[in-house]
Amino acid sequence: MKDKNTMPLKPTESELEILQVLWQKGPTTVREVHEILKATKDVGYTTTLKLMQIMFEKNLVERDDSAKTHIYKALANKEKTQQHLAGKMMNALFEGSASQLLMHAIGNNKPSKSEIEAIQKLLDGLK
Amino acid sequence: MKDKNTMPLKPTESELEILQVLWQKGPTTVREVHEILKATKDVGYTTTLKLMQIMFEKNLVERDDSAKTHIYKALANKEKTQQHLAGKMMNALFEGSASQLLMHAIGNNKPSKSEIEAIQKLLDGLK
DNA sequence: ATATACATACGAAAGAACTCGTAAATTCGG
DNA sequence: CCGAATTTACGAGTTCTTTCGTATGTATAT
Repeated sequence: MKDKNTMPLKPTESELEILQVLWQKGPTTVREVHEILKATKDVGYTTTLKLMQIMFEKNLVERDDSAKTHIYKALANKEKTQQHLAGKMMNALFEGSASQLLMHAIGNNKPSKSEIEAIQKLLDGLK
Repeated sequence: MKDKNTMPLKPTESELEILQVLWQKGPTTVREVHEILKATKDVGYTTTLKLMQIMFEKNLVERDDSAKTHIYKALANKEKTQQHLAGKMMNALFEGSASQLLMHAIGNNKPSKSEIEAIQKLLDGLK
């Protein structure tokens, strides 16, 4: 009983940007997503629309088109996608060294005290 | 006195694969890089060659063409590239949460004891 | 010198990702 | 109801990435 069609993964760069908005805001309209993207990027409305339509075809998102203005919702599982990318980075760039990855990740902005404690707790659990 | 041309960054997917080989093995030939890629990917020799030539034009690598068989060497700074990608992931996917990133990164293969200790040492330094 | 083997150069095409214009449908204020 | 505004649909172009075939050069062994 295989399921070949409903497991997304491997969003492109732009798709990832859109997913991030959807993950953060929950189900939203193209317009809203676009407004947010526009703050960073210089891009036209129909471009965002088209992208999201493609994502729909790819099953990266689902949508409610019962109303005129469609509502999009991320389908790509956030955790899975994160894990996929993080794991890939680990192996590809850091030869499996979690400490190296962490070091680079926090290179710029150091984590808060509570962040540090969270990590330590995590490590204790592993030992 | 700006330097607009010599700071690479933003290798493509395939370019990153090649960089990884170069980082790992140090200066090498196209043939060697290709043999390694071939183990994973199905790709022709001239494809790898072309890619590396393009990378040369982009200043991602340098090469010694004094001999017939050219020797390529990564120019893209490993640390910078890593930092760039790790930082991007942090912000993009994990909302700046280092612990989340770490959690996902080690989701599959847990780190060794010494790895854990290395991380803990790192955290102590931060506190 | 010639054949063989392996290198590079390069053009061109296939593919993927992104972009946007235009048209058609729908909604809403007046 | 009419027109302006907003939305989706969709085709088609552009650019970037990846692919490889073919030509050509060069070293080497016999």
